[in-house]
Amino acid sequence: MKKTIYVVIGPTASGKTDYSVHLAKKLGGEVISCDSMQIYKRMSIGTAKPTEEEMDGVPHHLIDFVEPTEDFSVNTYRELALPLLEKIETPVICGGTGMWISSLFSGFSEAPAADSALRASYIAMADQGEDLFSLLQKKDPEAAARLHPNDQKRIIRALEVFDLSGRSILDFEAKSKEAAPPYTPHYIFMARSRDELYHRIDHRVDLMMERGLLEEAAPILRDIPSDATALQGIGYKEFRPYFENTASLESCIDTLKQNTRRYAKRQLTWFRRIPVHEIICS
RNA sequence: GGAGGGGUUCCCGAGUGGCCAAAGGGGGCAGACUGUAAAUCUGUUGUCAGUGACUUCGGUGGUUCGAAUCCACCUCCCUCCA
Repeated sequence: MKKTIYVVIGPTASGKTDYSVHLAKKLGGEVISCDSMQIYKRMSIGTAKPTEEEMDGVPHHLIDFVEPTEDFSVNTYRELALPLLEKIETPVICGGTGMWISSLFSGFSEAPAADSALRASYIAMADQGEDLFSLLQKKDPEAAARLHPNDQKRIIRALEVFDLSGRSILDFEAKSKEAAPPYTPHYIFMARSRDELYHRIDHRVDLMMERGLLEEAAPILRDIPSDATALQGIGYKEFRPYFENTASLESCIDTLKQNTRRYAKRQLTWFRRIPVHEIICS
């Protein structure tokens, strides 16, 4: 009998945090965050990490525990989250990162981990005009067939897996499907009209500014290398032009709002294919 | 008041007689997604009917077989001289 786990999903600013806490309290459970940016320390306001007050006494896991300079990936997350799902009697997953959520329930590839040196050498090749896509077509035609020639990141990953293991990335995927963890997700989707969602996003960004997002962002931008994964997060890099005096604060805030909206849209695309069990409209 | 430059599709911005419903970018919308995923990639974007038709390039007239592109007038914006 597989354990059923509540998973609160929805785009950014849809109200997942509040609802997860509410649900965890009701069930006497604990919240496990599934968010690729709230894991980082010192990035709290910009990632809308739940505050002490918002947590309201409910234990939260996998939040605020990674240095922004550190490498972190889906698989690291999975290795930490799976034991928690086992240990905690009633976990409530609060999830915004689609891929990370799926890694918990559908099995995940045992393919070799990323190799930054190898990647760097491929990127260098590409910069010199080498056609990585046709290279992949030679090495692993089936994997290439599934990718768009412009999809450099995935092309490099496929090449990487092939070089490191001598096998196709598709092999690993097929295997992973047979090895799904023993949990059944119960998906709860936070529904909002597009208009409402976009208003909430704008409003939340304004609130972040009031709470000191700029002061939080300054040291992050100063101390963290711009190619760190943490800096992919929305809410920091948008202020770089302001600090470099090439754009007004006003326009940076607009970009931040816009990037957040676009992110929410991509999340919605991801969640659309998840079979939702419950829909919360408020 | 005088001299120039300019008003192009949601925005920016190419286009100077036919190959223009109009490059490119942005944004919007939609899709993808198996170790960087808040990232990355793809498609689409005047209207209607699905190989065609219709409306569009500040406005109004005109030239021409044919105009976003040429001419006249009008209107608005910018720069410079006063």
